[in-house]
Amino acid sequence: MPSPPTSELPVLRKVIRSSTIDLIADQIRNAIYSGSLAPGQSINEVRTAELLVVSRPSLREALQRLVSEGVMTHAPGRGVWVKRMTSDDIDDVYAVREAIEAQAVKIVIRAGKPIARIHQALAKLELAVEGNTARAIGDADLDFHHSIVACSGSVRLSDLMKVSMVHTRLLSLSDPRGYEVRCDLIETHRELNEAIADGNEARSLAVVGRVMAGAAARLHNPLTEPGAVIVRADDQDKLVDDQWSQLRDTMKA
Amino acid sequence: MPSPPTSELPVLRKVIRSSTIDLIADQIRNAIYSGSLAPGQSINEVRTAELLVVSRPSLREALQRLVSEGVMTHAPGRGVWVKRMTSDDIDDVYAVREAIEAQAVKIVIRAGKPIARIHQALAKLELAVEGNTARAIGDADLDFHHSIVACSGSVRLSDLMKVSMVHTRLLSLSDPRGYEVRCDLIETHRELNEAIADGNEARSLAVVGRVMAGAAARLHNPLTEPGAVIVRADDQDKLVDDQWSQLRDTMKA
DNA sequence: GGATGTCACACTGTCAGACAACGTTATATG
DNA sequence: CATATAACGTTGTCTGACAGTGTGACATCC
Repeated sequence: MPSPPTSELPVLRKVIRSSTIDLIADQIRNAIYSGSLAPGQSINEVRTAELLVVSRPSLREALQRLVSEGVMTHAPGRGVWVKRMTSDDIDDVYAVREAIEAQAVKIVIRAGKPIARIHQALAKLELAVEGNTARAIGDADLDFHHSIVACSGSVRLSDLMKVSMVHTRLLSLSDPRGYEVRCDLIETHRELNEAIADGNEARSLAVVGRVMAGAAARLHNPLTEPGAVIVRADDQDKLVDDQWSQLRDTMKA
Repeated sequence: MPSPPTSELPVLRKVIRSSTIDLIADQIRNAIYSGSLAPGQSINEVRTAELLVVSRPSLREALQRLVSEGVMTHAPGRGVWVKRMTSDDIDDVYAVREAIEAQAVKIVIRAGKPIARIHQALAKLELAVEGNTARAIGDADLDFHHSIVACSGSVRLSDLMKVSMVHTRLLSLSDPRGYEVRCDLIETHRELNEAIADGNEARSLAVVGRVMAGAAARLHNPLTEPGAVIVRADDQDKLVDDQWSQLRDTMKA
């Protein structure tokens, strides 16, 4: 639908055709993020290609993108599979996330960037926590963190954050104990939101550090933590997006 | 040659065969880093493939890696070319670098990691500055920064640093005024080295911030800065590595 | 029985060739 | 001179092919 008429001439925005490879990579990345493609799951090139209705070369090009994002692993002769995270990866991923988010917070505060988007993300997170569905909470959590980085206005930080989100998700999904989320995360997030709104850099950075350390600790040692309300994702958390579940079945064979 | 006998049994290290795509990507990345492939230079797939003696599909797969690293740009129908940085990219790249290096510094200091490698890198930098060759100084500069991140022990931070190094180099090479380096950078680097050795986190972070801000400012406005000793890279700075210069000629045609 | 060897199958790695769609440049046309 | 047209070079994508490699089942051997 056309936007309402204004006094200005309609602004023509640059047309961006995304390449097929982008689209393929997005599909697979989404499938991973949503859990349809589990860590360790290997990609059968022929079957996957015909499932996506692209040729094998196109698929392979897309897979290379994901490999360099660190979302998939490649070994010559054995092909490509969804990266399976180990405990070694936990601190590493969160070190990167702290780097990104701390820097984003600094930029947002020092440059006085608008932060409406962060508030919105927090609101959605609060809503998700009500819903009590692990996956939804996880999504909203990561979206909240991404909103901070997005507000910084740095495209590179934002891009890095996007892949770090997938990495984070892979950490959870690689955990043999299953995907789980702590409900009390909402308090820290409120605090972070508040600290940013106050322009309190030191406090914001401290909270970021605390959030990261907490998340890493929880993954290292999830159940011994006292007083943590835990929402565990069970099978009722539906992951059925389109053909991908069927793809997973096909690939099991 | 077999290593000298020790009291221990010889340790068998995992064999890592790097894939062809890795090798191709490395070649091109190096060519860019060394300046043989200039920003804006487009890649002719057929010619480049036969120069590297690989097939077009293999080359294309490797190019996708570089695209997702942000080192090359892709537009459907127009192929792939070396990313040309603009002034908008300057702050963005340095924001990422500050994020990475600040985090690395924190880890190094807090975990008390060994920092011999940083000292070595500093020594090499001092040597390079003597030599007064812009490219050598630039290399040593970036190596010094990378050494810090390497000491952190985080593979992800280190990987990110590697691509940020190429980005940084691309910033310089994209500058129409030509590649140049300030000689007085050595003092700040000594200071950083010292602050890290002292385990002084606050000071280290401050220096990192200052270095980044300074570098960005210099790129924004290189010649108006007073009192700066400048080494300008001229044609005597040889960039001739193997076939790549010839490749560049071929691609001009 | 556990380790080792053998074989067949499935898949990846890599390539050549092909062709349509697209971009770009040179040329013609009004 | 601006605009259409034609010609050429390149990319995007696909098919088909085949050798090299990984994998699992099965046979064998101490």
